[in-house]
Amino acid sequence: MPRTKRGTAPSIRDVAAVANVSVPTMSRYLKDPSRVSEKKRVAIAAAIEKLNYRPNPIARALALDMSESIAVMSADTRLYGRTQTFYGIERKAQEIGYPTTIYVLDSRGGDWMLGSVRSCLDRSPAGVILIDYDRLTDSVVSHIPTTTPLVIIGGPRHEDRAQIHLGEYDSAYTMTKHLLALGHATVHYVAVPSDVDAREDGWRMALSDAHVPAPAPIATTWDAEKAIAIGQQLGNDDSVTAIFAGNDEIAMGVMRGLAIAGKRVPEDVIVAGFDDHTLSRVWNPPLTTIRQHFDEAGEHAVTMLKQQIDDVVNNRPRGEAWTMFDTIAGELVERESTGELVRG
Amino acid sequence: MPRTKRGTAPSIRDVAAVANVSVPTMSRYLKDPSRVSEKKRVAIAAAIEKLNYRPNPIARALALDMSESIAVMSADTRLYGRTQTFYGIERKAQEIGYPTTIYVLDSRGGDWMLGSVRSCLDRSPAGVILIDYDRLTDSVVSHIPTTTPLVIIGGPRHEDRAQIHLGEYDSAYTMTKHLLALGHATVHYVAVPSDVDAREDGWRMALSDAHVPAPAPIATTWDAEKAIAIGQQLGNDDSVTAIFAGNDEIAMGVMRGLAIAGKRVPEDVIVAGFDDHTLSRVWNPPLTTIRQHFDEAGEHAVTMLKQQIDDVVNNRPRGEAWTMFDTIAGELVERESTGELVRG
DNA sequence: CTGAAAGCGCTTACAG
DNA sequence: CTGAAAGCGCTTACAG
Repeated sequence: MPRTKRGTAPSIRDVAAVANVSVPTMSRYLKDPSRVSEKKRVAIAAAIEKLNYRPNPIARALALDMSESIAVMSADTRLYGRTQTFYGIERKAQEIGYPTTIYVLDSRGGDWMLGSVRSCLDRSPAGVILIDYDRLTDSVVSHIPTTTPLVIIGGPRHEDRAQIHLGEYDSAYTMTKHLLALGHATVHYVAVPSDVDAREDGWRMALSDAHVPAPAPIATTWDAEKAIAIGQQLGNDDSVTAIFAGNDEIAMGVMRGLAIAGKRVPEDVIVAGFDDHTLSRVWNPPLTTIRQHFDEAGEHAVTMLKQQIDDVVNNRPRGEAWTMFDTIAGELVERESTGELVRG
Repeated sequence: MPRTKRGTAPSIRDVAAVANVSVPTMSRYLKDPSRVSEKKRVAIAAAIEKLNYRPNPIARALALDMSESIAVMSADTRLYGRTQTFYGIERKAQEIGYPTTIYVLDSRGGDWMLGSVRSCLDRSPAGVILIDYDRLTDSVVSHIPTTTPLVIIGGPRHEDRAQIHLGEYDSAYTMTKHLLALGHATVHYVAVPSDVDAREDGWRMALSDAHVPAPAPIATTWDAEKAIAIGQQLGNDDSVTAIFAGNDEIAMGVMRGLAIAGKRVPEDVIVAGFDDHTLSRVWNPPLTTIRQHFDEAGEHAVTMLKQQIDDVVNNRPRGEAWTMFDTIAGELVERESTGELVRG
């Protein structure tokens, strides 16, 4: 005799028995009630209500080879942009009934990362969202079959995939132009760690367009504390009057360093950041920055993904939702850290 | 004829065929190789290698009524403590091979929350970790069967469950004592939004023990910007010389408000926070606070949960791992925001 | 519209 | 130690 385990939850068979229909009819009803006669429809509805039946997602996933959940791949989830993006994804995903599973792609090496990707794919998620603020894409995207719904947020363009673009190049260009227009000879850039930094590129192009020589960008890490030393160093150089940091946390570190060096912001040096971190408007002085709509990007990614998922569910071929390229642009937010320059 | 779909991935049957063993033998090998004869063991290993076989977690989950994943329930994941805790969980969970699925318990009402909990339970996670920094516990814990592995982080004690305690009461007590010892007549408290706030209780007890009357605590929200107005207000009251904020972000808002009101920190007013936010050491001036080991708490929760999961897997009854109560205490970190008071 | 049958890829008693 | 059988709870052609 087989197991008699049976959890306490009613199965589709139990409901079918109560409603006096076959299991396949139950299944059809679950997928689309209109595929069942009115009479059975009410009987089934009553039985479901009576037994408080909820379909077993795991059994469904096995039969369909597709689980009703969204996988999110991202590096370190503690960084501001990722946290916000993940929040947007989460909220929207939950709204459409998909739980969100996270796979952290960390730097323990490519093999380890590939292991995460495989572990993810083995679980047949309905779709995958890749947060690529670190340019991890190339080592990951190729391992995701083109038949799996996928939306990439950020990163270099993949022509055959759906992707969301944050317009960082344009924003950085705009910011740099803005800082120059405030009357500064040049703008120094403190770079976030990334192989390909669109922010840096935008800064460079703006300087170039203004015929201003670009000072060497200063490299730092994601750790804001590291930026304090950079701020001090820049503060000791009186020729430095405008600093553009790759993100707000770095800008904050730089401002702290400037304070230690005895420089006032914005009187002696102006500082701008990028992202519009929650604390930027609370900083002393409040930080001029580029507002990035991370949560919106996350929500939009889910919407795009859902269209692809629907294609799969309805056996349609890859439609245009699979290669869309949408931009969710940032915008300049001016605050006191770039208040008018007061010269000696 | 049935479907001929069959994904490209090899199934246990394919491997069994290649290795010339039965499917059940394969299954036994997968669970514990020692249950299979040496000869078959090598044949199976070779076949697995050859076909690059990886067991289907969904099929396994259906058969076992338990999926190899950990569910995390939390309110707004963007708040600092939760992000950090989630990171610790994630990292440790991935280390032991369990992906992490998040279920956000938001404030869209109890019914909605209950829906999330049910949706979670329907997917039979191996275990659940509940981050209860908001005192959501009571409305959720009772819906999680005592047979489901569960670890609660924070929140009021549930005697029959495993739980991790952050020692906030003690930390707040210590901090308040410390601030008083710096020579202040009293300490004002700006409260985080929570029905039951151990931090507030610790502050109150410290004042009481020092025979100092407690000023009315000032309520605020999670939004640091709101705290700016509070800071201004406190700054306009010259009798206020020491402020203890319920978390660092609020402390930062308060400091900004004090600056607007023309008060210097720490010369005129000292300020302390709670959590040791990443940016606290970068703030100008750096913030005295209580360092909370959120990531460690998250990792520890996974370790505790794993023990319970092992009990379930091995058909053991609820052991002591199911009702453990461990503390991961915070510690005072002194920085410049509470530097010695200079009286005019 | 509807039911009997077969299948998704695993696991677990049951007999050897 | 090992294989044949039955089952986990769904879905999908296939015939009515």
